[in-house]
Amino acid sequence: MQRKLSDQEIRRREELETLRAKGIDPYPYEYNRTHTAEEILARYSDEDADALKNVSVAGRIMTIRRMGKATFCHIQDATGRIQLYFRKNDLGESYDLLKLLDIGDIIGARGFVFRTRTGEITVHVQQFQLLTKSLTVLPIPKETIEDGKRVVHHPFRDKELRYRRRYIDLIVNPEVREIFRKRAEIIRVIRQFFDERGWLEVETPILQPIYGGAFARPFVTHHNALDIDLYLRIATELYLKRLIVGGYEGVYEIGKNFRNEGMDRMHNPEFTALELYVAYKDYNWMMELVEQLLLEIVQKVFHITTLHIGSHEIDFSPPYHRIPLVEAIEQATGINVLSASEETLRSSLEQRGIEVEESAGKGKLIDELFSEFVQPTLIQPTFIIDYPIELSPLAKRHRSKPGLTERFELFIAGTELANAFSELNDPIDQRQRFEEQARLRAGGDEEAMVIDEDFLYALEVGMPPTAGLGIGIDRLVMLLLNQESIREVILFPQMRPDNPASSTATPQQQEASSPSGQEVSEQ
RNA sequence: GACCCCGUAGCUCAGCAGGUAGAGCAACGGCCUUUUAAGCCGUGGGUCGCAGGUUCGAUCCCUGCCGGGGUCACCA
Repeated sequence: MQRKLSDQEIRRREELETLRAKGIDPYPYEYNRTHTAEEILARYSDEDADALKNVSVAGRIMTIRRMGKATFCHIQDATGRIQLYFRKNDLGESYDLLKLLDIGDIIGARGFVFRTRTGEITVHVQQFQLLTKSLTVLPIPKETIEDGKRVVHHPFRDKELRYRRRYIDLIVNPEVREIFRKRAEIIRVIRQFFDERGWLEVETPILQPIYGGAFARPFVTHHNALDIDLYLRIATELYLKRLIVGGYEGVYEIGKNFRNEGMDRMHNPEFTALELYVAYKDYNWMMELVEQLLLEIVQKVFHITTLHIGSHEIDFSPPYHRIPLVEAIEQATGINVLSASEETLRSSLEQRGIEVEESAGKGKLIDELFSEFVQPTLIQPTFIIDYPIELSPLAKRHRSKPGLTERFELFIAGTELANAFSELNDPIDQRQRFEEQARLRAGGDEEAMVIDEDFLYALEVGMPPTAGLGIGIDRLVMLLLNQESIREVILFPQMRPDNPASSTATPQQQEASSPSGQEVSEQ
């Protein structure tokens, strides 16, 4: 069923029929473009105006100013906007076709480049063609230049509409287009950085019979032919380590993970993660690598080493501070979490007005103290190192500090950006850690890890000493581009389906159409 | 999941101590051959998110629902 059309939409459909009646295909097959808007603006010079006397451009009409027998419009292509000038004298009868064009239509135009009286480089059109008729009204705002700055009047900024109809957001908001270009650049630099070092980019299963590598609830799906439930991966870790066992000495994967949890400005149910594993290295080496990687990203993408993030100037020049987790908490709170009992931690949290669940173990209490009193203070890039063993079931025991692991997390502007460790490769120890997780799971912790026997077998085959790293790409992009919501850096963030019928449907209908609230089955 | 805020024209927003609505841009008609938030004259456009309730009367008050945003919880 077609939705109800507005009068403007009806008029455009009528125009479409008029065009067809005149023998004009409103959706032709191709167009031979010689120049982008950017190229014309860059190459035009008043001294050599003839150099661009026969160009063709194509793009979407963003503004139009009709003045009787002359018309100006701006078209927008992927590189920017260029003004077109149409004159009845030059175009004759085809000039009248302009009447059937609207803002939002895509056209191609051929002509010569000149500079107008007001100084704008413009294509004087000698021939033009409709390339695509637009049947909807785009929320294209008016713009002015004030003191050399672009001022947009009544910009399209309704978040719901922007995310649901990202294509419109991209058309009308150039800064949004720029975010996703920068995102691609950041990822490109990361790939290049790893590839230069000889590490192998791989793809591991998204559909997994046993999910692992992180604490999270998974999405469940079903494979019909095998008649088994499968899980969308929550991490790539356990498969990538199998590849280190297999003899690759450096592997990385950039891809989507899926976690069946709440959504907010820092979380989307599917998000892009980077994981890297390098043989014969430890977490100390990995910290230096992360320093180099971030420096390279900001230098190559932004051409500087200091970025303005929130109200801070963040300096990405290494080395970054390294503070053991226990010390950081002690400095902030005076509590030594290693010597303190679980009861002491609990009561000191409560004294500070922080509520904690009854079931919270020592690990969780430590984490609570950290995220409440330390994390917000970590503005400049800081490695927090040496995490308690109960928080890190896949990390190797610290070589000299009992009860801790060789693990670090990187914080910038109060945000966790990376997580890494000297990977646990002792299969006996790993089995014990999994068994502890199984106990937590049996005790009701739905995010505790599931025992992966095949992964344990791989460790029994033998994994060399290995350093591993995980970085949330969306958060990295958010941070570097100074965006406040993860939805601003994901092209199509998850939204509740926008089904107009659902607001009037009966409860029974809604029940029937909703997915069965399937719970994660115990392994 | 809890709480708070929001939903009015294609877009951005006003408004109504309860009497079914306005502006700018967009659109339509007219004039206008270097304009650029073009200009001037004129015109049309709305189930005021959905469903109930209160009321003589609801866009406005109440309840529920739908959708979004924010905070918290969760996300170790």
